[in-house]
Amino acid sequence: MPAAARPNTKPPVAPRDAAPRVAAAPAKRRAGRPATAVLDQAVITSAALQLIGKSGYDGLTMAALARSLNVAPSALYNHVASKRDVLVLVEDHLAALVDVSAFGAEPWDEAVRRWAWSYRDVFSKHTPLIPVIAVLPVTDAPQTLAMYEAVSQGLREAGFPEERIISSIVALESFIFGSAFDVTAPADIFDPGSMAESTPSFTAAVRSLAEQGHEKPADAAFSLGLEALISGLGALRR
Amino acid sequence: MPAAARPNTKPPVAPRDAAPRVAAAPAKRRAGRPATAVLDQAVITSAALQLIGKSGYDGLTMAALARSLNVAPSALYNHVASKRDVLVLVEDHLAALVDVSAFGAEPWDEAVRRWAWSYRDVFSKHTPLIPVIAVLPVTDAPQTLAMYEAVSQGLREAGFPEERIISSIVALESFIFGSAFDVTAPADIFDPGSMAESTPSFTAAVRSLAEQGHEKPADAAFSLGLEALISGLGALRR
DNA sequence: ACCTGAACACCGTTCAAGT
DNA sequence: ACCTGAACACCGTTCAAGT
Repeated sequence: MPAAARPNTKPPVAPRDAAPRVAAAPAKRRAGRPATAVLDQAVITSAALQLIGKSGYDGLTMAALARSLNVAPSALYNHVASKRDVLVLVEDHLAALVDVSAFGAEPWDEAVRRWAWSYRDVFSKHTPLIPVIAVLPVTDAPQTLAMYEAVSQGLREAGFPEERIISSIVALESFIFGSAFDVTAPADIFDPGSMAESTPSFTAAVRSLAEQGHEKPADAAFSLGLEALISGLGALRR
Repeated sequence: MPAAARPNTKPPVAPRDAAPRVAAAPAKRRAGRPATAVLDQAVITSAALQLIGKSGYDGLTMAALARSLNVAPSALYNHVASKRDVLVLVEDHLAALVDVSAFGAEPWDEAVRRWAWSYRDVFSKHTPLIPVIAVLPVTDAPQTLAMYEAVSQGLREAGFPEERIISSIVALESFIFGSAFDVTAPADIFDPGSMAESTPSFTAAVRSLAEQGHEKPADAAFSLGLEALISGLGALRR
């Protein structure tokens, strides 16, 4: 009689495969539908977020995601249609973290400022999502849509003409997305190296910024552009 | 005696493998260094550009690139260290197409306008390059650096304070990169669908833009944001 | 120096089989 | 409905061998 078939005997020392448990048990699941589902979109989203935090977007593969959830890769496809779907789930989760609380509570320009900084900071750690968000229908991302609603309402109450609200948001968002990439640039990205002599204006400008800038360059550019946008959009408000 | 081994017999109708030549001959090259090199970076760049034009960035694989050049994939690695290197070559080629001719010939704001529209238009067809450019040291991209030099010089002559030139360029460029993604968005990206009732402000704004906007939405947003940036940056000029 | 060809260690995704 | 396991059609990259 094989050991696995012994009825109700508790093994005194080792589990039934007699292999020493060096770490967390593999906890093999046999084929077939489990009694209660082990996966859903929320569980997949949080595992993806954890994986990204640990291994970055290069480490976010369907195989690694499945491993971290202790399932076969193919099991994921019962809950998402593609890897892109996973990215959409993560994106919408992050959208909920963006701070829109100042809309309706502060003057519109201050509300835009807080929203924009928060939006940039959240997505600068998730730039691989930007190409996805930029073309993502809002219907597929409810939290993202909720963010747009808050901003739209804020701009309307501030007196922005109705037909310019969406364009203003898109313009701000485009600036924010581009700036999120800029945050990840290496510090010496503008070092002209051996080409310095053939690019005197650029080289002098880089040197000047480095000499007296105490802010991070990405923050200085974001602040400058955001204030320019806010004042430019504000001037066109009525 | 097998047909393939017949010595020096010219087959009267078909080539020696007896297969009909339906298209261009495969033109097999045998192993070993060829008499004159078949590849260099310029040839690789132009093949990549042609491939992207025909099959998009999904079609740009090292295998497909090699096939279009009639070499083995591994041959590419004698001229580039990685696929990313190919993308950098393409990026720098495109940077030379961006129009900076108005700097020094037109008022600074008009020069920035032409540069920005041109820059956006070129890269809106090449958005997969944006994550690469955004973090690319300028030393690795001479044409890109030449573009920055032209813009820097234009802004200096316009009276921009030295230490704000780089930040201004970065702010404009961030807006341009984000806007390039926006060009590729589907027309109905903002259709709230079944969520329309829970997002009244946003829905009304989308409707209002659709009703009276004759411009493409991406162009309206780009124009609005660019004019806001130009006037905002101009106000801070001195 | 600069090719070919074989191999490596992966990918995302599909699908039959199982419960 | 929701798992497993095997398989498919790819990837980018490395490296010995050849000239």
